Amino acid sequence: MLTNAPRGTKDILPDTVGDWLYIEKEIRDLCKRFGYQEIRTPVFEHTELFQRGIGEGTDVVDKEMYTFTDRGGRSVTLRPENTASAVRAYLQNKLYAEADLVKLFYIGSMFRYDRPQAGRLREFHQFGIEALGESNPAVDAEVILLAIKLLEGLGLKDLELSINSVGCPECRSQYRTMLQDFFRDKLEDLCEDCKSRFDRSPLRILDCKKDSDKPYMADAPKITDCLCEECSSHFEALKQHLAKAGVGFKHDPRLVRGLDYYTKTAFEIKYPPLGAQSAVAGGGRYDGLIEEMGGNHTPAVGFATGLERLLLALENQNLLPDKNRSVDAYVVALGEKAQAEAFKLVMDLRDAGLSAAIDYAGRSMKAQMKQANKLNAKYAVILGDDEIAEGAALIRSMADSSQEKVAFDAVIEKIKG
RNA sequence: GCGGUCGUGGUGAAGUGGUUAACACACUGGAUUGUGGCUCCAGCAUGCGUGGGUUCGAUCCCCACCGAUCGCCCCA
Repeated sequence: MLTNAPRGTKDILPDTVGDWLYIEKEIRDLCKRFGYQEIRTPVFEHTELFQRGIGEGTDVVDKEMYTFTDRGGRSVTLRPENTASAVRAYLQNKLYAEADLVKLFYIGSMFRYDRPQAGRLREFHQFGIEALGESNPAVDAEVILLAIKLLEGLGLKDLELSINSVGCPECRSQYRTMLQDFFRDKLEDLCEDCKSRFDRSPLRILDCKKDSDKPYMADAPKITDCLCEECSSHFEALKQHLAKAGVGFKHDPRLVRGLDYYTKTAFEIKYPPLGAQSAVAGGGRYDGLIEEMGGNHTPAVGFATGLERLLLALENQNLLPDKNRSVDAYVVALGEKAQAEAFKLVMDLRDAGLSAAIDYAGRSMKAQMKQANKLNAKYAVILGDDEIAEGAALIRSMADSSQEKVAFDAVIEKIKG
């Protein structure tokens, strides 16, 4: 249908653009304070970037990407997330040469072919940050804190921060086998989804909603019991930093991220009232990604937040700014001569930095006054033949209905004051 | 990708197998001379997501498609 945007896309209309500008401004202010710099990467990349970066076998890569062949025969993909692109840009532009720790943020459209529902669109917007080049768990804490500060700074309450460690490749693969050993003889008892998870992503069996209350689940090995010395102390240090910063969090040993690149720290911030799509922000450490993409071994952490979900949450708690539009002056013209004069006055007002509106439909005075009222005009400037003859205009204060006659060249001053 | 619910004007919505599709808000115009916000009056869907089918006749029944929504999945 010609008059319908593609499924899963949405127009951001004039009456909500203000909300977007508002949160984008909060984001930029916050990032500035934390020392994160904005980066803008292409909306599409070589398909391989995401296959390698996010990982084949993940849902995002296997069934959610917008991939197509361009006219030059290249396979390209609309970015489903921004971390892989940021890392690519970091390597390509040798940003690592500028500092040991490079801190970036981005705001932009991402694309995932998924079944749309509230809080889940095919084109959606994310804000995210990436801190590249440092393994200190304090950076993990900084990243998490920035996420929390953003959400709390916007006034959100009732957020739930969950953290976990998914280990490094060594301890995770050990854990994987332990889990598979544990579930192997219970496989028949698990739901269909979990049977397919067994090979693909056994960690996910743990947070399956259907199987999670099975009696033996409590006995399943926990990743945090299997972490190697380094991963384990990293996780402990993170928890200490968070505690010291006074942030409430919950250790959820079942928290797993769906993108392959995560190592050690994984976290998620939920706003439960959002229902099925309640994860407002999520992220973690990805110490292996940069190497995987051909760079030197470079530890990194980041997170992303879904702006549509954020907006939903803010709306839910009534935290969006009021949109009280108003104009400084509405110029009411009566008759043709007056209209020419009024048009010029409107332009002069605008040149003077004021907002001014006028009727172009030749409507009655009453109708024009109604418009002035509807537009929330501070003043109505009335111009008729009488006024023009006197070289003056009537200026009516819409709030208190007081009215005075002012000479043409004093109109702008009067409205400014 | 799977399952459930839903789809009436700009918005919120009522409604019925059969002549004029309630109501409210919004919008537009008017209520004697050039003045808004209150009140009153009038106008505003040949159309009930789209396309088929059943029927003498369908907005109301059936099917498909599209879309929204909820849950699953996934994730932000």
